[in-house]
Amino acid sequence: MTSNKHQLILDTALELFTKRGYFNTSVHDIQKQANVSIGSIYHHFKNKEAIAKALFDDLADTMAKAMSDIMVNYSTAHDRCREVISYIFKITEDSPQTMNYILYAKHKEFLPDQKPVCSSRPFELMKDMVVQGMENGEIRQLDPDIAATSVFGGAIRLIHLHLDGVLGRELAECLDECWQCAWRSVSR
Amino acid sequence: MTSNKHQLILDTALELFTKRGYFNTSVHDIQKQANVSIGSIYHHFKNKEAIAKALFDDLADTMAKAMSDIMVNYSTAHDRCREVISYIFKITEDSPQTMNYILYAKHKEFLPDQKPVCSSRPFELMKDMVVQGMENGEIRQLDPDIAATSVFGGAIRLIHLHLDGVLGRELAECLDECWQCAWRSVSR
DNA sequence: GTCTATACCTGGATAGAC
DNA sequence: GTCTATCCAGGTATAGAC
Repeated sequence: MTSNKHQLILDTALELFTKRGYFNTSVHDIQKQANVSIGSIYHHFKNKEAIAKALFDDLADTMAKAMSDIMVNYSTAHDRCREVISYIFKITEDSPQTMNYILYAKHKEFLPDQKPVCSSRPFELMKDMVVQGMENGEIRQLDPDIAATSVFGGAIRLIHLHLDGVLGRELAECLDECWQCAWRSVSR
Repeated sequence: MTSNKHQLILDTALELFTKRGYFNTSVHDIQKQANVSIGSIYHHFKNKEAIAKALFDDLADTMAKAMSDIMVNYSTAHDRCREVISYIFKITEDSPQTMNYILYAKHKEFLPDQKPVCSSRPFELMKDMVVQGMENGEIRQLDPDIAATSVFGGAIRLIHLHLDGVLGRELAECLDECWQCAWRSVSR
């Protein structure tokens, strides 16, 4: 089965990239940890950079999909944004590596042609939710970037603390209080 | 003059580290750009990592000093926190490399023994300001981490956008609106 | 498609003259 | 204290057998 190996390599790469960083992970490390040969890796991926890119695209797609679903399943900015924070907290605890890689990695340094994360699909969608909230009167009239960073900045910062291991509590416990602050900052 | 070279090397390293990243910068690159010999670099610093460490300590000290000054010169949490945001916005525009290196770099990857940035002195002081604000009644009773991330999370996120070049406006223009959101999120 | 062996080179670090 | 020349490890990527 070809796609098994493909996925195995990606999973292993994600683990090592987030644990040690892209530059501290050699292709040999991936090979050893995945019990795959170097030749096999280079058969599936053009080079090391291509692994990182495939990984990024995969995870960004997954997140963008989740954001779209939230758009569809909830109708107010209030409910949508709260659900987004709930969702990213959940991913962070369930699969810290995913969040670490998508949110925390300095992709510019190893994916030169990558647009910055904050202008990638999922983050664009998050901003859209806020802008729509301004249009329908739920949210004050503010600069869109300022409104979006006010709503999500605190939560993202908490995620950073969590990923750095300096947050005493579980993220899930923080959801309510964090959300109340976020919403208070922009709601009418 | 010995300390001139020392500082020249640090300045050059900061420029290259923030522009291309630590791992994409070779000691040869620093040497070339600074018009200094390799031998000279290794005379002043034990190794490449030591350059990065000296840089981090320098910048963290400068920032911690600024935070202390703010603590002394302002007496309310409201004024202190606002001044902190004003200050970090200003640094970011005057010397983006400084902010980039202190706030954005993944130090763990090249300074293994470094405590995470968010638990470094300057960030501890920022949290202290918020906690004191809770004690004297300016700020609601909240979990300290949540309160601190709510106050500063939006601003830090805006700085990220700015450093990534995706923020349309100048940071200085955003200060008032950003601060109003931040304060609204936690004030009584 | 998967493996092993290896070529090739970059880059960190040292030696030793001045 | 500063320089040039050089060493050497480790890492990316390829060749070619199976």
